Amino acid sequence: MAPLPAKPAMKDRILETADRLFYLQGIRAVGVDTIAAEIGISKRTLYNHFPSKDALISAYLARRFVAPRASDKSPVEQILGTFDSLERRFSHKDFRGCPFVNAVAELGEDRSVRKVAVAFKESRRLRFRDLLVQLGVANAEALATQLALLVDGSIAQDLVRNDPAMARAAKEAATVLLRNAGVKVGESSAAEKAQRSRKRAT
Amino acid sequence: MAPLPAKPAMKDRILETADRLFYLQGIRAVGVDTIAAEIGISKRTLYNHFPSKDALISAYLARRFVAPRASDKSPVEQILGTFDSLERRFSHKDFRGCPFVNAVAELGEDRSVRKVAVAFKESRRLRFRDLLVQLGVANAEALATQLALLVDGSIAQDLVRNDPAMARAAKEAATVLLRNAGVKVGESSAAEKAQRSRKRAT
DNA sequence: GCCTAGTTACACAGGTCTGTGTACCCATTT
DNA sequence: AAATGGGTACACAGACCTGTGTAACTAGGC
Repeated sequence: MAPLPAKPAMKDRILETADRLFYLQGIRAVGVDTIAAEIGISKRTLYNHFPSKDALISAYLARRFVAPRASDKSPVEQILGTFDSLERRFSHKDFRGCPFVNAVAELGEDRSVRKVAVAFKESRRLRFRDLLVQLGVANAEALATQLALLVDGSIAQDLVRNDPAMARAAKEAATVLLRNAGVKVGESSAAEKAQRSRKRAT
Repeated sequence: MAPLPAKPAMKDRILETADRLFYLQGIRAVGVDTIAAEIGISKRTLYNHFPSKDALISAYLARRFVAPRASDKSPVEQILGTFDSLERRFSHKDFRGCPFVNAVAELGEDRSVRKVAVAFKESRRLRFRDLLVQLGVANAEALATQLALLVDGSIAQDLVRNDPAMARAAKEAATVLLRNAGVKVGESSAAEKAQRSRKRAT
């Protein structure tokens, strides 16, 4: 008996809707009734697929934890491209910060939530670290942490300010940090050029 | 008729308690009953001092918005001292991130909350900018934004990781950015020295 | 035609939340 | 002694929340 092929549509629909509402309005702010009503199903059906709201929350966070796909671009392009991609996401009106940080902020001391949030942050830091190692940077660990700080800083700032320029500011800071670590970075923006000429003049 | 001199104790007690519980457990997670019970007063008394929970939330955020006090230290010490002070706060077990970011995260599209959060973030950025101007840094605006990113990034990272070292990482990144802008920074830590010697070797 | 699995409608239990209404108490002032 | 202001005790309205129980419906596979 092949495991029913086209059947798990409902569970996905529930999860997709929960994801959207949790992320946009907050986890505590969205009730299961609201999710069911949004899809047009009965609350009973929802509870037939997820045993509790907690299970739905866990599935939501697990779904947000997507592993970064491999890329054929150069390590430097991948690192700086992270900030370009952030800027695009900031410009989207539905961007509301990091779902993991938000979940920790509103669910407080919940152990499992914190655990997945830490795992997510660490996975991004490790991706930076690996790229830096490829570039031959000596202290890749410390620099990767600093790049991760810039990512989360720009996300937090955009969450309150709704200003995609925060991603560009982070990218410029990241460029300075990379150059300081001996990485050759091409494609310098006007702002960066101004910064460097200023430095020469000093 | 002098306005009752020693009387506003109760209102302050309510606000102090609300502040503590809101910050530690989240605003939505704490009910007015809980706050009243914690102080040992009746819920009626609480509502005699604040017309609604929303008013209490506003007062909580206003109370957190403390203007930075003047300092006699040098601008560089003030800027880098920000990160030392962050590290101390991270080490305290009751640190739970930035109250404004957390409030925006859990209250979502609330206009007034977003407004005060933006004002707070901007006030810190302007403080950095003024200090950088005192240092004669040319592009103080952009650098101040970058320093603010490091602050918020380390706060977000510590919120999920509970790792005060995030503040030190931010400080090292800030040091690099300052030096890159032509600022003379003394007192270099071991990590920074290593970073510079590595750079020379490249 | 029949069986089964998924879905539905709907009521309800039991809890929490914000906010109000009411009557009383007690201390200080006048 | 009387009045006033602040606090207390307590019930309650009305909303919303999570989660369950139950009986009926419906579509596809046999």
